[in-house]
Amino acid sequence: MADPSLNVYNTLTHRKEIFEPLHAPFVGMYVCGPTVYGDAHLGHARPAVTFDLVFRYLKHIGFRVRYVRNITDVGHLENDADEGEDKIAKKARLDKLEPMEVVQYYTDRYHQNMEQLNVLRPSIEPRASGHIIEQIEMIRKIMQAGFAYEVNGSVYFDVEKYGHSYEYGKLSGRVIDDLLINTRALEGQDEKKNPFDFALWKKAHPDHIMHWPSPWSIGFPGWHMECSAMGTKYLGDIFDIHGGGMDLLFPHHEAEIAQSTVALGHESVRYWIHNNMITINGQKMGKSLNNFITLNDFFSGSNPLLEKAYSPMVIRFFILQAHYRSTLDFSNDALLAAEKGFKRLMAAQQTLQNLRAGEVSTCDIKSLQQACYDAMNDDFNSPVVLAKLFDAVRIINSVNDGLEGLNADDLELLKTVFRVFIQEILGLHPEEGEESELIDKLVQTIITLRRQAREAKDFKTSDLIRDELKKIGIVLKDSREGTSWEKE
RNA sequence: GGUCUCGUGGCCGAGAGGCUAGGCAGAGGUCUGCAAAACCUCGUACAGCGGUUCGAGUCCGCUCGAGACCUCCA
Repeated sequence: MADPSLNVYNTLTHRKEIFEPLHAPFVGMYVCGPTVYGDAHLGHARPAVTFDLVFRYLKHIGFRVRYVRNITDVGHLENDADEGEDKIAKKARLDKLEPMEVVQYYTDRYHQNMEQLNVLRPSIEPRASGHIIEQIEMIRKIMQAGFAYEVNGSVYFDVEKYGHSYEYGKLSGRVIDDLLINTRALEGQDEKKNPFDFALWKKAHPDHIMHWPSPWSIGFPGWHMECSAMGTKYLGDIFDIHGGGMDLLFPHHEAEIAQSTVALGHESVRYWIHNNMITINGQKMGKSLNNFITLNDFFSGSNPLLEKAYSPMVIRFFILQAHYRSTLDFSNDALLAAEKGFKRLMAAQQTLQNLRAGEVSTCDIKSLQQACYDAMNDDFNSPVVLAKLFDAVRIINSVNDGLEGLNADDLELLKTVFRVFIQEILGLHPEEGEESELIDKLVQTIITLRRQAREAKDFKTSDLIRDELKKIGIVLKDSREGTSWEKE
């Protein structure tokens, strides 16, 4: 079993800490989910896969995890300074749809992508629009505490006042004085006392299609409110883990801390975990730079930047090959390499199932297993886990070639290690084989015919069979044990 | 401009004061009728310049370069 001490890098303290849940064996984890106004791109896959890994591992080592990942369907404005149109509302207007039609459409597509990536469903997936009452209630508390002010039906958080009693910027390492100097002067924020104050509630323009009644105006909640309200609603006033992309550190998560601190009298989150960005040509992949590639594009290959289609499992493998706190640079070559590596891993897993145990073991499977746990316990170091698994690949192939040996116990243990780490924890599985049982039988028959040709030294025929099969993407591999086949 | 992060061999990426990361690509070899696969061997990688140290990719300083956040962004 695992080394009990799981170490987690906490953004708040800037160091790795031993993870100790508030109410073991229960763990509460909240992760910022997508704003559903467009298809998910590769960048969206990073936090999804990262926290799926965290979720899976925590469960594996025995915790009972309640994983909350929200859907942002209101309140996320497309412009700066809390001005501009709501992202969902704009998309609805452009497409002549109800906002909730937009939300439903992209939520469904997001779910589909997540399923393709083998990302487990969270325990609860709350929507911002379904928690307006909770958000209003929290805003009311913030106002009662005296840290928010109303102007023309909109409510803003008073960051400067908050800064007198608490430390605004502690998560992102920002200082209010610097913010005062450096926050850009932007249009249309005359309502705010300070440019870095953020909206808790926005009065709706008359033509705004999404709005709800509140004590202050008919309007909608500010973006940061939803996570504070929904996180504490489902996980309690204090919960263990809050995750999200590094780009959400400021101001989103900083605002969350301020809101909770004031509304509840204390902070809510014990461990902040942030995944780094995926870059393309060294630059962050994102909507604003318009350099993003959607997941569906990857799966279909229909993007000029892609040389070919890449399967969801290859994308997942690619993401897991880097540590979640490092940037990960996308390129065709990198993906191609990932694809080859992934196939090698899966092929070895297949080989493992047919391996025969010997009398003695020449390899130390136990320490290999321990190394995998050590890596996971060291802040979810999936690339090191994969490196260890590739060591195992070499062992498997060597045993298969008769160069190494494994006794029955070690063989079982190795199978367990593969099942646990590859399937359960890393969430990798072989590609969905389109080849039916029928096709397999057909190919097996052809292989038999080829074997007969080879035995008769009729290499012309045997090569013809191999070449023709290769043309339709079926590769034959001869070994001492016989001939196997796989799709190219 | 402010705050912060990073710079590892052809590519992607771990690690981290003395102990092989790993994958992909490349070279040579074994096996095989041939090929593929597999296995074995190989490349004097740690941006540059100083410093600390018995010893530095790993710590400190400076220089150069890249990026993130400061505005919506996973």
